[in-house]
Order: sequence, then C-alpha cells, then structure tokens
Amino acid sequence: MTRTRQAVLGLLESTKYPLSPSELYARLKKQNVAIDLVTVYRNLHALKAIGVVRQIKLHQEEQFRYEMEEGREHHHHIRCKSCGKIEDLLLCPLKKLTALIEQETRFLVGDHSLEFSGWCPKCQ
Amino acid sequence: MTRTRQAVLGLLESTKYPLSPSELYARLKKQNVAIDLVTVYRNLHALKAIGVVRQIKLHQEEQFRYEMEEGREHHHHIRCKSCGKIEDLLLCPLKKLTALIEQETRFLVGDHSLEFSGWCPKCQ
DNA sequence: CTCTATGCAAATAATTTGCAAGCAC
DNA sequence: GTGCTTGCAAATTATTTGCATAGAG
Repeated sequence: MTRTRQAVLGLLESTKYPLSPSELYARLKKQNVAIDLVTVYRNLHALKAIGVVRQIKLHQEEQFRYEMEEGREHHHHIRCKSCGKIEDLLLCPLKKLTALIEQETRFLVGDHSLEFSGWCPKCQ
Repeated sequence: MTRTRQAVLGLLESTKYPLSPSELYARLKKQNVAIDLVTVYRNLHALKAIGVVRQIKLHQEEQFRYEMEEGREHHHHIRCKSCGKIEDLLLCPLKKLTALIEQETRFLVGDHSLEFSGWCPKCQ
C-alpha cells in the first residue's frame, strides 16, 4: 500500500460515481498529489485484479471508468447526454431475464451491462 | 452515393452482427475494394448522421461497432467472452422500466444499452 | 536487502483533422 | 463547374510497455 495507491483508492471511495483515469489524474493533481498518469492506470489495473475496483464502460463513451467494487450492490448507471452527470440505479430487472437468455441463446451468461442515458433535470 | 459508400453499406447489410471500422476495412480489402481506413470512418459517421447506421459500444470493448439501423427492430446483443461471437437479442424488457427510472431519477431517458456477455456454446 | 511501485519516454491502437486532388450530379 | 468525397499524412486521445530508480516491508 503505497502513497499513490492510497490516494487513488481514497478518491474512488469518496466519489459517488465512476471516474475515468484522466479524471482521477486531474483531481489528484488538484489535491497536490504527485502522481503520474501511468501510475493511475497501473494502480487501477492492480486494484481491478484483486477485485477492489470494477471497470465499466458507459454507453457511447470512449474511455473506461472505475468505481469501488467492495460493499457495493450490483447496480447500473444513467448518464446525462448533455452535461455528463452520472447517477447510480440500484434496481436491476435482469435476474429473471438471464435464465431466459441462456435458454434461448445457449450462451452461459457471465455478466451484463445496462446503461441508460438521457437528460438530467437541469439539462431538460 | 459513391463506390466506397456503396461498399461499406453493402457489407453492413450482408453481415448479421455489428462490425468495427477496422473489421469493415479488412473485409473490404479482402474483397479487393480500394478504400482507406479513414474513408471507412467518414462513411460510418455520415451514415450514422443520416440515421442509416447505428453506432454501438459493446460491454468492455475498446472500439465502436456499427450495424444497419433501418428495418431493424430495437434489440440488444450478447457477446462471447472467449471467442468474441456476437448475437442479437430481440427481446427488450425495458420499456416499462424506463417510466420507473424517469420517475425515480427525474432524468428524461433518451436511450439505453443492454449488453450481455458470457460463453457461447462452443466455448463453454 | 529484495521486490514491487513509480516516473519518464516512447510505443500502440482507435479515431479525427488538414489539405490537395478526384468523382458525382 | 461546384461541392461533397477520398487518400495520404499527421495530429489526438486512450492505454500500454521498457527501463532505470525510488520506496515499502
């Protein structure tokens, strides 16, 4: 547990929506944490490998985002097409559906991603 | 409607799963179509702008994929984590859910992405 | 001390842009 | 002819890798 890993983890813990590597980097800089972008990437990889953080790709976005895995229930997201605001959705309507899909496609379903996008209250 | 646009469109029409720009490019080359990768990108942008093709980003994939928009019903996809095989899912369980989400988040929902991944029959 | 993490530079991969020449109508 | 399209080169953005050094246990 190094100083930089601590910083990355701390920021992910205190942010309520998933952050991209460059967002993480920019915020750490602003907090005067001496860190390299590459180190942010490497820490995210390491934290993902040990199951502490989860990597997600939001609908139509070009980069990955990361959020804390532990202690979080399975959930999805909704993102504003205008300002980019991201919120969690705690509901997941897909448990029953998975069995149906496995039956119809003969795939074994590992996971799913369900992301909504639209306009947040301010942007409507 | 140029020769290259015709080729891009023709390939998208004859393929039953979404293709990435580089896949399109590679296949056109193989068919001896003289075309530049940049032209593939520009045609996809243009076709997307006029609503002929749809851009999608599959769960955890790094590049965009494109598929025909017209004449296709709203659908989702499932991709094999092992061999990359992609199939369509015609069911969409989310229509009712959208209203609920709009009510709970106060977002106005524009669209959603729902992608499954797992292992196809051969890879299990 | 020994091993893993970090910084810096550089390599990749996906995608976009500038510009001059070519094709469609 | 006029304007949109294309090709080639180069710029951008996200991400990864090599290597020598710094820091953790």
